[in-house]
Amino acid sequence: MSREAGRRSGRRPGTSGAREQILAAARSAFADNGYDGTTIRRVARAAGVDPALVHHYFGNKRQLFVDAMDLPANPAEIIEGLVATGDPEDLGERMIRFMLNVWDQEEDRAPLVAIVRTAMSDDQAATMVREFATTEILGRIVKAARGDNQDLRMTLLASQVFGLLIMRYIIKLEPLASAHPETVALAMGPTFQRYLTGPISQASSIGASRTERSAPVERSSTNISSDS
Amino acid sequence: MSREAGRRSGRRPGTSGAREQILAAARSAFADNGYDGTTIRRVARAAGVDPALVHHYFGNKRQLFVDAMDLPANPAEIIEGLVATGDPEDLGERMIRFMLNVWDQEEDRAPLVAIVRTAMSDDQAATMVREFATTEILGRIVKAARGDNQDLRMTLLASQVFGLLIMRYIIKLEPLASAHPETVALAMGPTFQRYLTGPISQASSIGASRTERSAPVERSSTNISSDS
DNA sequence: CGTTGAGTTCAACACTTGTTGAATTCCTTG
DNA sequence: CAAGGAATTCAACAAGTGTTGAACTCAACG
Repeated sequence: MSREAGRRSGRRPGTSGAREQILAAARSAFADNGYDGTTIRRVARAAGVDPALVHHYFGNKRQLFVDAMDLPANPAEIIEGLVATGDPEDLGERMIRFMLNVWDQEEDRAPLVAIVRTAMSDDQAATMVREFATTEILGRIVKAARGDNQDLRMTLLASQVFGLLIMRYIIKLEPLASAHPETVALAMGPTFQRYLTGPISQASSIGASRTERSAPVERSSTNISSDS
Repeated sequence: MSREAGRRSGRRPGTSGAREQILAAARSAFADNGYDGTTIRRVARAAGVDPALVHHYFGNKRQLFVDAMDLPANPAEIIEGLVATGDPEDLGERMIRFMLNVWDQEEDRAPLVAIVRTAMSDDQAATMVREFATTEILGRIVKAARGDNQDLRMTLLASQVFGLLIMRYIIKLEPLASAHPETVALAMGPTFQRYLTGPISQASSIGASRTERSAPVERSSTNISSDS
C-alpha cells in the first residue's frame, strides 16, 4: 500500500498500480461521503499520490466518478435472467436472495451505495435516478410478473427495494443490517411477492378490517407566514 | 417577496420579517439541496437579504439548520396516540394514513426531507439518524403491537417507511408520488401490518414455495487488483 | 547511450465557502 | 428631539476546492 512517500518528484520505480489504487480509493470515498463530500485531494491522499495525478488519469472529478462507478454487469440482462428462471410465484424471494448475494460483498456494493447517496443529494440527481430506474430496471420486472396495475406495483416494489438497501447498507439499522440473507428473504419475500402478483387494491389485512375509515387525525392548516 | 433591493446599507423601514423569510428559504433550500448543497449565500439571496444577516440571526450554518428543522410536534407523543387509539390489527393502515396526512403538506414535509437528505450524505449523519430513529420512534411502535422478534420487525417497518418516504417525496416515482393516500394505505397496509403483527420467519408466500433453495446465482469472486 | 514518452510531483490560479468586524440606517424609548 | 440598540449591508479574510502547466524522474526502445 505505502511505498516511500518522501520522493520529491518524477516517476516512481517499478510498477506502481497507482491508477487502480486511485479507483479503489475513489469508490470507497464516494460510497462513504457521497459525491460532493468526496474531495480529489482526499482520494489522492488515500491512494498515496498527488492530486494532479488524478487529473492526469481521469481529467476531472465527474469522469473519476463515472469511471469509479463503472458497474460490472448489465442490470437489464440480470433481470431478464431472474424473471425467466423460475415460476413467477417465487420471483419475490429470488429477487431478495439475488440482491443480497451481490450487495453483501462490499466491493460490489460500493458503487451502488455511492450512486444512491449521490442521488439523494439534490433534486437534479434524483431525477436522473428516477428516469434510469423507470426505464431500465423496474419496468422489466413487473411486466414479466402480472397484468393489472403494473405501474403502481413497480413503484411499490421500488420503495421496498430502496428501503432495504438504505436500511441495511447506509443507515445500517440492526438487526436488519447483519441479518442472514435467508432471514431477510423469508421476512420480506411475501411483501415483494404481493407487490408483484398479489392483491394491492383491496383491504386485505389479516384481521377482518373495515374498509372505509375516516381520517383519524385532523390536519392543522397553519401556515408559516407571520404577517398579520 | 422583493422589496427594493438597491438600498445601500442600514436598517430597512417598516417590519421586514426578514428572519422568517430566511427560515423559510433555508427550509426549502435544505430540502431541495441537502445540507452541504445549501449555501448561506443562496439562502440569503432567496430571502432577499445579505449573507451577513443570516449570521446575525443564527450565528452559523449548523444553527440555521437546527432552527429551520425545528419540528412542529413531538414524534414520541404522536406515536403514543396512534398506538393507543384503535385495535392493533389496524395499526398498519392507520400509520400510513397519518404519515401521508402530514407529509403531503409541503411545508410540513420540508424539514423531514431535508433531514433525510442530510442523513444520506455521509456516514456520520447516517449514524445520528440511526440512533434517533432507534430510540425515539421505532421502538415504541413495535413494542405496542406484538411480542416476538421485535427488533427485526422494527427495522423491517423502518425500511418500508423510508422507502415510501423516498419514493413518494424525493425520487418522486410515479404513480406512487401522486397516488391518493387511500390507494397507498390499501396497497401498503398489509405490508405494514405483517411487519407489525404477522408471520415474518416462515416461508409464507402465496403459492406453495419450497422452503430450501440453493443460491440461484454464483458469486464472482474476482478482485480488482491487476498485479499479475 | 540518446531519445522519447509516460508516470509523478510541485506550485500556483481562480473560485467558492463560512465567517467576521465595521459602518450605516431606522425604530423605540426616554 | 436625543440616545441607544436593533436591523442591515459592505468589504474583507482564511480556508478549502477543482484544475492547470511546468518540471522532474524513470522505463523502454532504437
